[in-house]
Amino acid sequence: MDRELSYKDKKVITIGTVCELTGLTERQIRYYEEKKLVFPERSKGKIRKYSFSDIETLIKIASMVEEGVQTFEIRQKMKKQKEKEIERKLIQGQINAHFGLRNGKR
Amino acid sequence: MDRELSYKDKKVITIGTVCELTGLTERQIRYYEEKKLVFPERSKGKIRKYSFSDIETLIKIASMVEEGVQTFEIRQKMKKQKEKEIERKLIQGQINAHFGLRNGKR
DNA sequence: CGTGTAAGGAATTCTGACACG
DNA sequence: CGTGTAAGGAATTCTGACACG
Repeated sequence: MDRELSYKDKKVITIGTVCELTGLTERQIRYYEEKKLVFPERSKGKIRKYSFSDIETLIKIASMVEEGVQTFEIRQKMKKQKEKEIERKLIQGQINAHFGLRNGKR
Repeated sequence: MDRELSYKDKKVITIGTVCELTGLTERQIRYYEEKKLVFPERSKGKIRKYSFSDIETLIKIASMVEEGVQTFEIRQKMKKQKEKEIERKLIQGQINAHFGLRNGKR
């Protein structure tokens, strides 16, 4: 159904690698999780696993924090962002339904 | 130049996760490396890092081994496979050059 | 509020080797 | 040949806390 894109959202990267890719410290990354800005999965041993998507999110968060935006506000913005996304998909779904399409991807 | 595809080839996955995704044991994965079938990168501490692309390769290798194909033969096949790929890209490059295109991606 | 750090433990990974077949 | 395993060490990650501001 989505061969290529699945890579982007698969949670397979450990925190050390995320640090390298984002330039952030473990402390920062864990803190942003505490503030509900990122949601890594955990593998048996409680090890955090991130996706490439998470990494992009973290980079955005970091630049906002640098600009002085508080994590609380960032969380609000991300929530709104997500709501818009949902609505967009909903509408797209209705359009597709109208034209008898299944799986409106691509 | 290639935003999406870069994920597939980025070496960021540790061996434990590769085991989960492929169903192979660490022993098998390291052995296939010894036999020059996969080429993980190493992060500072000598930890192996694999890409999603490597994972796909490993799955193919595993099924061939199960069929009784020896790693030596698999290596040969992969080498031929790679040569064909190079030739294909070469030809494509010439075609693109002929039409004045830069970067024949997509 | 956001981040650094030392602390101690648990989980992960590594290498080289012996074993079986 | 391909893979399992026990062995000991090194690197990674985790949590909870104290600190600064």
